[in-house]
Amino acid sequence: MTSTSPDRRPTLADVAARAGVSTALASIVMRDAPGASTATRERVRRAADEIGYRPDARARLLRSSRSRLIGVVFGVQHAFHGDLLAGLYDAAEEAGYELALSAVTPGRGEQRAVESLLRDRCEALVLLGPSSPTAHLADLATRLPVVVVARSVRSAAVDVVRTADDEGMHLALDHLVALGHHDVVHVDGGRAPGAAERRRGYREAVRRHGLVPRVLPGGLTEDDGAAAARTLLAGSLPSAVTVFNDRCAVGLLDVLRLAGRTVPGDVSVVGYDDSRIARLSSVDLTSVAQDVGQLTEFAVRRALDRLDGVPVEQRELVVRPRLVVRSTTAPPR
Amino acid sequence: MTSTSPDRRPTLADVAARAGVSTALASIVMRDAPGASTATRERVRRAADEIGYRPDARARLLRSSRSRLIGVVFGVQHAFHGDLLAGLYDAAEEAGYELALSAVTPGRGEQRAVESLLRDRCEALVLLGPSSPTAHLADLATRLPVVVVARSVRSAAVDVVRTADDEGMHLALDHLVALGHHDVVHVDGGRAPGAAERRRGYREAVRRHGLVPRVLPGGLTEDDGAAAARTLLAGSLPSAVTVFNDRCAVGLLDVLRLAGRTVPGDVSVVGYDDSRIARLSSVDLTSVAQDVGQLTEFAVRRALDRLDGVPVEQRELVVRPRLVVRSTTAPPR
DNA sequence: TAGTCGCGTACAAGTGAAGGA
DNA sequence: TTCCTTCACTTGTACGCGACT
Repeated sequence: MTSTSPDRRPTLADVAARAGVSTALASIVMRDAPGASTATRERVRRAADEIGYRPDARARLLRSSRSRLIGVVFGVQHAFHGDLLAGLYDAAEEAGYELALSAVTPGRGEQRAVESLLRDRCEALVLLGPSSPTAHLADLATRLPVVVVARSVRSAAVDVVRTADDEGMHLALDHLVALGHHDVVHVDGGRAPGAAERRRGYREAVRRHGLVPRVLPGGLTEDDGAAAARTLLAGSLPSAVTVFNDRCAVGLLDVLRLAGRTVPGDVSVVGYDDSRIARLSSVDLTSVAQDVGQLTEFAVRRALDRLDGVPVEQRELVVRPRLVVRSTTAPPR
Repeated sequence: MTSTSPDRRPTLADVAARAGVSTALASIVMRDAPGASTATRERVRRAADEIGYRPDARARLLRSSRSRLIGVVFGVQHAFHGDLLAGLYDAAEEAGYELALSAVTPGRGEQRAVESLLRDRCEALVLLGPSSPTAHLADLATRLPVVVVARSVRSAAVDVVRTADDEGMHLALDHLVALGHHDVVHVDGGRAPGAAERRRGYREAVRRHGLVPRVLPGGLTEDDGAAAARTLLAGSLPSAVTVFNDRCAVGLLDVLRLAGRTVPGDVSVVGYDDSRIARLSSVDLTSVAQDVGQLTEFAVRRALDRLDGVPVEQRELVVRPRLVVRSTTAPPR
């Protein structure tokens, strides 16, 4: 025997032998199915504990046609995905499902991540902010239910659960305009999931208030925000800025402050996501919050509805955002 | 047939039937094993493509005694774990292994995360900065090889791959002293993984330079750093500060700058992790870098060595850090 | 005559060794 | 030797059935 591996991992048969029962009965006990006496249950359980038996998830799932497994593809870079994962675990557990995770990394594309989940026999897939082309997603959806979270997809094949990003921008603009701002620039997220909706929402809201939209290229990282800030400083500084997300907003804040501008004194700033960083006392960023609990709950429920063949009227579930006002917004001076 | 689920997922038998061969031969083709003619391979592959066959990972692993699966427990909150995951995927792939991920969330403890991996028949476990008590880890290690990353564990049972955090602090102090600093405060990480080593390294290095150590309670978040900065501002400001990690350092920087102190003019600051945030142009924080590539490569290699029964001389693999000097450190004035 | 409890055994979807042409 | 098939086997689940109260 090597230093670590005991001869063999104990199986149900070992438990059964030790308890002096058949494997079938041991199986019944292990999964709390009806059909065993209390005394036997006791005995089998003790035997299992003694030899450190753990049911083999694979063998178990192999036999039963349902895996009760939901595959989740997430990006290791995105802090927000971490929050979503937490919510998904809760929602899945509630429904008696497990999660199979597969990460997208710089060296491992979405395709690969999905492939591995398919081999794992997941019943449904939840994709967090996927970047695959719509056709790909639609193709995938012919195999199994696919729920896309935090990105909108123009396809009748996949379900989408997302935040009403346009409404989020409306909230931001309404807030700024109510404070008295007339010159609000939007720092864009480019092709990031949700960026198009936020941009559109910004444009709509600005026009609705009779103002002139002005969109600056940005991105999803602090550096993108920093670059946008430099652009702003080089030209005419608006009285307020809405930013694609919090990370980008933080980079923008940093550069503005280093340049001697005060926030919200000289400029008001609104972020998006209400991420942990926005809540920091030293950042304290006004931000549009996505309802993680609803997003994840809906995503899981929708996946299960599809599996159960429950008729679904609308393919897209849109969760309402809310504005969290903190100290980076104030009336212009 | 319901809207989504086709009658049944295609199996190897379906492929074999369609290609007119035995399942065993189809199996050979699907896993690129020797023993099939090119023509047959072609035919089987086409059949598989046509019916959209995907091998069932569970059945496959059930049959072969080895799962070629490494379980990884990570925290959804830790950005650094994301980097590690990316490295682990690469290292595992290199070795012909797959990763099974299990996340620790606010609602899902380490125990649960580990349990699910055990049921998945992982051959070894890699735990990223685990918080379980040592006894727990040791107990786990009696079942299968356990490699702890980024935390040191006082147990002969588990392997550890970590950065030489004490050396990292030596590098930081050497750098600061070389710049001419004599009064360096350390903002501590409390009970976070690695905090004790960093604190110790700081104390050693300070004494070695004939200076007086001064440790301030801190933590791992920006807020903790902000609080520490306020403490510093309320008392006597040192000429330099070393901080447990970058996040904490950023919080500290923010508060110092908001209070009108310049960095590195009034105070030099050194962070730890060389995280993305440290590299931001607007932060540009001098920081101790952990070598993610080495950490992850070593972690996987060590796990596999254990599995293969390769004799291992030292239980702890310590990776050397390096100091990345940026613009938050300068000679005192 | 019912129930309850427990057993034998046919699977699930693959793999690998032995053997035939 | 090459290519292919047959058959035993992995772990656990589910069904039909018999044996007891």
